[in-house]
Amino acid sequence: MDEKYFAQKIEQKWQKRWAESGAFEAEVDAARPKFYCLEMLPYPSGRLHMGHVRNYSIGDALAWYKRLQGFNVLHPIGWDSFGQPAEQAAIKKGVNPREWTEDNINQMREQLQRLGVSYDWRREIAAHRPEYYKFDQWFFLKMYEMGLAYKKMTKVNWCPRDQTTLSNEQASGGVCWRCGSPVEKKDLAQWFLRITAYAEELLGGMTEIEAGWAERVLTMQKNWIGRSEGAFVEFEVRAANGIERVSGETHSTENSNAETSTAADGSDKAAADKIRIFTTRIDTIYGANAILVSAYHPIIESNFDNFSDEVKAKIEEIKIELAKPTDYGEEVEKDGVDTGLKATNPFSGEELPVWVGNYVMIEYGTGAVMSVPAHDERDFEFAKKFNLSIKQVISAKDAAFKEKDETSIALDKTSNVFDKASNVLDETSKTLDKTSNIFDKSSNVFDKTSKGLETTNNPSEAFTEYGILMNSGEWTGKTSEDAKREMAEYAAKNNFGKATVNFRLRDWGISRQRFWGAPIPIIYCEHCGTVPVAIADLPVRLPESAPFTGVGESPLAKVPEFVNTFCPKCGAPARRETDTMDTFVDSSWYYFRYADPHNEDMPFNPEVVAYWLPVEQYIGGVDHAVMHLLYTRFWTRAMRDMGLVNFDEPVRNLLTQGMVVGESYYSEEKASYIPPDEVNIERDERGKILSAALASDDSPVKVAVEKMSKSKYNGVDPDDMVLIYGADAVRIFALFAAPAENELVWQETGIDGAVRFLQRVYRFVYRWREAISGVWPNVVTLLEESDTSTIETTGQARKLRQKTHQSIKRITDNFESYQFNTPVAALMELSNALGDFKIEPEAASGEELFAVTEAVRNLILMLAPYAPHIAEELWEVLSGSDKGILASGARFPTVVENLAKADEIEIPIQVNGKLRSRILVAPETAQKELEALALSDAKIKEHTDGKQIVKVIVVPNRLVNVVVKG
RNA sequence: GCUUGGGUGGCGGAAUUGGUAGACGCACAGGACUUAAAAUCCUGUGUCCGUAAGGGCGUGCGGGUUCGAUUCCCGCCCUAAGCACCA
Repeated sequence: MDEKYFAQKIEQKWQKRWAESGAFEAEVDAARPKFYCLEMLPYPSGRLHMGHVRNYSIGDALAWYKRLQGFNVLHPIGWDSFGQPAEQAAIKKGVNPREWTEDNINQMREQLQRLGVSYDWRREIAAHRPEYYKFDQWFFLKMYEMGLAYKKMTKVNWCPRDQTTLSNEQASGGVCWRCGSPVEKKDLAQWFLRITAYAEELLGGMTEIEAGWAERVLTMQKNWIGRSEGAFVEFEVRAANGIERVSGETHSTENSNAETSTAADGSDKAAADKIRIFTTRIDTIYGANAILVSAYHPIIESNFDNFSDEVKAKIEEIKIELAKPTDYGEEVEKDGVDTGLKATNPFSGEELPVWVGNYVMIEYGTGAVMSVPAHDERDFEFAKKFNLSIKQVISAKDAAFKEKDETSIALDKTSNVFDKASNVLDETSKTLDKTSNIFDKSSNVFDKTSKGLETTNNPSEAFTEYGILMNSGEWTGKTSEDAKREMAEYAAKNNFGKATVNFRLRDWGISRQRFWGAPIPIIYCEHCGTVPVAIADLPVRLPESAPFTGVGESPLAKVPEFVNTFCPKCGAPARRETDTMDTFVDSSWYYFRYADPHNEDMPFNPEVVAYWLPVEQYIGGVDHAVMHLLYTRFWTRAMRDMGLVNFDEPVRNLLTQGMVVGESYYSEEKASYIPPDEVNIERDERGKILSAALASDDSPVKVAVEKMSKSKYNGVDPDDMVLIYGADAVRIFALFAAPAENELVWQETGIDGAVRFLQRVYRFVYRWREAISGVWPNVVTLLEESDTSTIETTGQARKLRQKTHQSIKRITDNFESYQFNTPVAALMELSNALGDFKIEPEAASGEELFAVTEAVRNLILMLAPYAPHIAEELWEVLSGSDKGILASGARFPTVVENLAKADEIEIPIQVNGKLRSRILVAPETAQKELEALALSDAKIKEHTDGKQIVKVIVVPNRLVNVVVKG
């Protein structure tokens, strides 16, 4: 043991030893409880960034903790190695994507190993390797068989000049990111996975995991799935005078979500004689003044030739405007055109004009809506703009509340009364709260209702609440709720509509016209049509290389050896599908593969997965809250339906870590970010920034805290940090500086604190090493095998033991509730307590040496999840064993409750809720005694003198509050 | 606009879920050691008044409930993230 702490030396030593001994390798062991600790797999960009370090530090702390608790811990890592950057590198630099990717993986693996994360490296996987993507294809074929994978026409962003599809990001601003040509929408056949078939289940399954997932993630998923209950209604269409109507096939009235979306997006030649709309407010249908359809609605396409030139031009204009992406927050002005077509309201028999509306989305519902301006804000705006009629059909719920003002005030008072009541009655408070909420809500409704009542022929705004139907034929007088139900039933009975549930969720388009992905295993034969590749023929391998121009269709289409094949059915020459799969496919099931990573016949052995899965703890960024985490929940259900797994929810607990951010400096004058060493910062004596200016010309600079990035000069390279401070210090800082969910501000001075802490621990152990190692075997035996709470200790030895056991309690509690920052504080406190132990090792009495040894041993064990290298090293120094903490079978310490208890506790005494004095008493001092002590306290007497003591509140072991009057 | 978080010292953050607000760390100030610096150690550090003892104020703002509120209730303000004309 060196006198000084050299992080590099210790860390390399233990990384080597762990690897040699297979310390973190786990196998199925039915006799032990298992724990699956999973971190999101990284994209192999080549360099680790701080976000990774944070992610893996959290995961590793948990893995270590659980291992020390005796769990059989699965802690794997792999590479999300398919995707755009490799292909970009190929296009730009002409490198081979495979080599580029493998190089990056090698670099990053080394960086991870330098961090000393406790992975079972035998289980490493990489999505781009045939032995992995073979099973992407395997799953695709299974889903194809089950009807979960299908191909359909869809609109994509298309650059007419480069002849290529563009992602939404690449079509930003409505122009191609490469050549600047205006982007077109093009129909292209794409492969989809039918995630919508599980929409209801994905929503319902949330109750199973809500305890373990952050609420915001579940809410985001809920919104994304976007379930809404309503009805569809069909309107018969006929041509206006002088326009010939073109009829298509009759639209099926059988409703399924997939069906509606198919009809809406134009893949079927949909009916031209009926328009199907979706509404959540069928009760307002008598107020419809028009039918609005999307510019892409099939009825527009099939009748287009018969429209007047003016209408045609307007529709084209709307399409162009729609193609332009809009910024968040930007409100697009309502626009539209009357097509001249007419539709009949099946309820009222009224004839309504059919308009194209720019705010009707082809992607949602049926691509057509009924416009009810009196009761929908958007329709209201539209009607105002084009001077369309506005007819009110819903009125206030209860005419008795017409005199709104008094009523709602009265109700507000009532709700306040209820609030008071709820506070008084703890038990019933919940029920009462609800009641008061209802009152609050109703008072709101009444407020709005008043506006509804004023409404006549020319309302000033839309009334969107529920109410009582008016001007609605036989339905007049019914409540909205009743009318919704009954009108949907009526529509169903008469075959022009039905109650239905609509989802915002779309099927998952997985086709990518790219090279660096898993080829979709499909063959097109002139005679047999679309033919799946036989499972025995998997994998469909990517060719070594392809012409990477970044222009035109998929590079795979330009590789004849890949494209040309033979039909598996009839043997005739055929062509392969040249689309590859979305990389989210790889990440939807990778952590199942970790359980059985080398299986050649199956994605995994279901029995092995039944042992390791589900994942106990998943850790990653919130940015995956919807896409990845929704896809993988879908994938699990699909696997369940394949008979591979027997559960629905793959992840029990999800921790979404915050971003790592750094201070950045922006000069408005230069309109650019400035590197830190070119900025002068003036701080006040406390360190608060007073001003920041450019070093060169003294012009002002804006200081901000933003996500780390190279262009902002506010990033740090974790590898450099590890080199300078050591992996243990970097990891401690990453965990200590902020709660895992929060943003983490990276501050170089902060990491100094972590280093200082480790050095203090190291120095202490160095000073005491001889004394402790002399008694180590005896003390450890004692601690492990007998009840040490009976050992009498006094003075500072007793105090230290108390601190030790309080720390164990706190740290264990914190780990169990997934708090990773507060245990570090507790470890520091324990280390400070050791520092306060003012005695030389040689002079220590038996009980003092015992107390110190106990404290140091437990400190090392509890430090291991944060700083495993130094923990191992110190353990070795003191125990004399070179096997390390884990190999020697060490366990996380357990608290001895009566040692954690203080001999004396401080009880605050308040007068009227203000702290006035404190007394020291034995724990569990009786209530009466506490009261007497408090009242006789000199300081308290000062404050109560000449006043009437109304009552004394005594909370044993907590506080005393004396209430006085006058 | 909707949804969900969050607002505590100069900063990151603690606070057993109604019971001593500011643990721990950073930064800063003073001191010790040193020829000097670094490192280390000690002391102080919410704010205002006061030499001090002590006292006033203080967890975004305004109310409320309570002996007692950072914590519960009502109403605002600010802020972050996600979604966004979803019919």
